[in-house]
Amino acid sequence: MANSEREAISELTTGRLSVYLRCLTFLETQGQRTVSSHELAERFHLNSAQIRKDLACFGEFGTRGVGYDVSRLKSNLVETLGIDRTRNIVIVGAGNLGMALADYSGFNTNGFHIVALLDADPDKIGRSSRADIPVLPWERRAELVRRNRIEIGIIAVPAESAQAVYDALADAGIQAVLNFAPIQIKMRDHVKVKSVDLRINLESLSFHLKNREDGVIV
Amino acid sequence: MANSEREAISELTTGRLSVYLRCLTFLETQGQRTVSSHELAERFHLNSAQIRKDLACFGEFGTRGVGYDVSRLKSNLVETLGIDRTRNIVIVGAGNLGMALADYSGFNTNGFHIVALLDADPDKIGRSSRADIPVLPWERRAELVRRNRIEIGIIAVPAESAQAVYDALADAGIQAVLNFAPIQIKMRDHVKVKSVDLRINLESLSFHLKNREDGVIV
DNA sequence: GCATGTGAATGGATTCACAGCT
DNA sequence: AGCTGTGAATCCATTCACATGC
Repeated sequence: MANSEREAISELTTGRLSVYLRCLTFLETQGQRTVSSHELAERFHLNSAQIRKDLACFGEFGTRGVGYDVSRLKSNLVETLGIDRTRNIVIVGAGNLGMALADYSGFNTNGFHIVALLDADPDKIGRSSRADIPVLPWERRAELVRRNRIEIGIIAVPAESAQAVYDALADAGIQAVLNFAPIQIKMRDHVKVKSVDLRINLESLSFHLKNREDGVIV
Repeated sequence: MANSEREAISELTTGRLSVYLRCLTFLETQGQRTVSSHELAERFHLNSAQIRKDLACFGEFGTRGVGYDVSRLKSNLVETLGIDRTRNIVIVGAGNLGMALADYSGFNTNGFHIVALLDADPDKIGRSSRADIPVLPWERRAELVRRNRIEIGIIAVPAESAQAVYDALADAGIQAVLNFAPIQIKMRDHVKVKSVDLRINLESLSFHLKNREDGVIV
């Protein structure tokens, strides 16, 4: 079937591609050359049919009777996910969360590069994160995005300002946004948002604890 | 139908309960007394049938012909989610992410309280976050959990140590874990884990950008 | 009349199971 | 023999549409 023409790939599928990529990277560091969907499934608690089906959306990467070549599949996934070149990022909001994200290792390696933080608070301008990512004035966003070919914006401001920040980033030419504010962003046609709501995860754990207390089966 | 006996509530449903709670809290601050599933759906981009179905799992909270009483529904949700009393939390790993999470407002209000951070690095012990949450030695985990009735652990250590930290927390009597390390934790029967993988979200945006470049429809 | 609560219908995603290749 | 790639079967979630009750 392979790819091209059609879009029909769910977010669930692409999320799993990222997981597979992690697994392969690990196997590669272990020096493993080849892996079957079955072995992947066992080692990383996945489902082998699902692995095969997910991969099959993008091409025929395996060899029947053998399995997948670890390095080759890995680079196919890197390409499929579009991280075979570096994408530049700006973080809006130089509070605790923004600063921590700026130095978060997963955000500054293998295809992503955080160029700067932006903040409207004059007291924060001119500082920088521990890893030396500078805090620049919010007003300079358009210039920054243009000059540094920034494609992704991360919103780490309070909920009240999040929508306005999104709109301003979109106007500045940002193409995709990762939102940490606990609010449903009203999306424009060409600027994709993905939201991460950290508190929801805690509440879900709390729900689980509560049910255990009440003697519900699981 | 209501609740009791059976468990059958999906995580998707409980996640939405959290969302509804946010919406209701907002409406309450706006002074609104009553709301219909239809209005909720319109204002917050949800689906009204789904709202009704989700709520119906836990009781009959509405009044036909009228809708839901905002405050009453809100406190029903608070109770359903088990955040009508405070649950204590410890964060393991006093690096950038751990420190930021310790001060993250969503984690220290309305049902959650972060007691301390734990770290194995002697240089970090004795410090505290900006909001004054102390960093204690990893060895004191069991005592800390017992003395402070800590129910939830947050893992903010590198991937290599995450599984060991999970196991140690479980041994110390922790009941639920929120994991930020990019690894699939092997779960024990009685200690629930929820994992948040921040990088996956970026990769998903990258995938989207890549497809746009390649001219795929969306 | 109006909005809830819910069975029935639809739509997706996951899993099964096997044909086909190496 | 072994493992991929995939149609068919199953499972789960969402949406529809209406009977029920205020």
